[in-house]
Amino acid sequence: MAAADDFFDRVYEVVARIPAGRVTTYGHIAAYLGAKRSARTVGWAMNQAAGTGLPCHRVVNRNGALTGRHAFEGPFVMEERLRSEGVAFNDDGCVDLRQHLWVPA
DNA sequence: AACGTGACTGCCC
DNA sequence: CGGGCAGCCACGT
Repeated sequence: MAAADDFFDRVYEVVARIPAGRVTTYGHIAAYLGAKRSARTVGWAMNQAAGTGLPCHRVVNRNGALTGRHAFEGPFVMEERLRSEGVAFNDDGCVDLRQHLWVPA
């Protein structure tokens, strides 16, 4: 558990560092943590982080799709929140990664 | 301890 | 171009 908690803690730290108006992907977070195959686990961390005040709405899948929107108060809250921060969406309802993708350094 | 599930990703058909 | 399968990691039952 300790190892997992550490992983979760790192995920939270990275997500908390995402600047407003920017987004990152599960894969990038996982890769930054040294476990690029754990993108799924990152999503699990977000699920546990939902409601903790973490800007998890800035985390999208590698296609920029808001796959985790259903974890919010509503299926559209995530998108509205991102729009409020100045994030642009394409016709597919996905975040324009080319313009807003942020990678942990 | 084992099985099932999930906010992912990549490869194959 | 779209859908399906497999691999990975952690959690809940």
